[in-house]
Amino acid sequence: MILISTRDRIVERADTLFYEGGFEATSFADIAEAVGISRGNFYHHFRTKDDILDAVIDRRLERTRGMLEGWQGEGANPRERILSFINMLIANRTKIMAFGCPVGTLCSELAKLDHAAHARATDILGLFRDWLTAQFRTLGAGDRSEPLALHLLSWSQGVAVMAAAFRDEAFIGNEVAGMEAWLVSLTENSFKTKEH
Amino acid sequence: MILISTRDRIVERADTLFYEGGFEATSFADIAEAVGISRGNFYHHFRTKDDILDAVIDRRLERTRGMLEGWQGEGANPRERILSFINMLIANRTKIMAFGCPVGTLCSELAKLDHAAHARATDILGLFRDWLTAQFRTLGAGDRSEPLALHLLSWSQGVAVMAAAFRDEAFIGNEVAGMEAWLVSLTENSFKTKEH
DNA sequence: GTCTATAGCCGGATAGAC
DNA sequence: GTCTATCCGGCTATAGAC
Repeated sequence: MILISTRDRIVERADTLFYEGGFEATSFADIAEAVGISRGNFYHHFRTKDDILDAVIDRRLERTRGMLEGWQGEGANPRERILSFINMLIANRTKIMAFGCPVGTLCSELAKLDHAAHARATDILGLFRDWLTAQFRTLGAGDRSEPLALHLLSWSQGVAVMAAAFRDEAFIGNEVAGMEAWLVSLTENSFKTKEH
Repeated sequence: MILISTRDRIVERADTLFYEGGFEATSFADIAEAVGISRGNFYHHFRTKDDILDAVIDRRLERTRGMLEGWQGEGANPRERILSFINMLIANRTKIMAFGCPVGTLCSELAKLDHAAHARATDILGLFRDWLTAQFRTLGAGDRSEPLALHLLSWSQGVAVMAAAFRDEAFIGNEVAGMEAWLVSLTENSFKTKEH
């Protein structure tokens, strides 16, 4: 039997609720109810709502690192690893069509709230950027590695926003196919051309 | 002297506040203070916060139609008109880096709130989609017109999300250059290839 | 049309018993 | 560690005077 600490359960449920309902709109009562504890007990684990947000971002940073390490081990080459990234859009399409990208939407919300945690939420995107940059560098993209990484990350963010707006699954499929074709064209051209 | 009704001033200020602070986080008091009226007076014009949101979306729909008509008149050809769309990212870059895209972020927020106005907010994106589709069709893109329109709209949404996260102006410039090159490659190939 | 005053609720946060 | 009870403030919304 696995015992999960109340603190961890709070962070786990808060993570989900922040994703599905937004940070601002999620109340202590919502989280307490989801965890199954009283509101008062809450403050034994976290002093403020911002502390929970910090813990949620920590959790996401940790899980993102784990996921990237997993892709690193599974993929035989950088192209396959990048495909693992792209495939996230397909694997998570149902939730993305309902709530968008967990990271992108959090960054957008925290930007508007002018929240101190905005920079740390952006660090999660930074993990993807750096990992993708490393993949493109291994592919031989040289100085273009980071712009290419940012472009693909940006592309996926756009697809997530549009998917949550139009709720169009076929659109996601089209764009993912476009990403894969783009990746093929990059490797075929061996990064000799400047445009994609 | 131009007289603007209190109602219009409420909608105008609410539009700005919803953009810069988010719908949920903006209170009646915030709007009343921005307009310079009392909270009580508010309910003479709008019964609920959702009514204000509806009016704000109406305003955005109207202004978007006006903007698209303007581009239609200014641009000598569809390529130039599409460039007007792309140029929005440059013209509004300061606000986009601070708050993201007004439409994309509103759709994302309303999706999480499971708000009834989500579909109408998406209609604003739909105006861009349909207008861009018409431009690509005039360019001779045929059946690919709508996918191309959705792709460009999606691309711009991704850039807005990333710009608001990383606050990187150079990134916006790179992506806009990429969009322009993509548009050139499309017209040069006269839509004979399937990939971009 | 605009105001003040206020109802009623819910938010985050605290104190203290067990 | 968990609970109940509670405070305070801000929120939406209403009533009614001017």
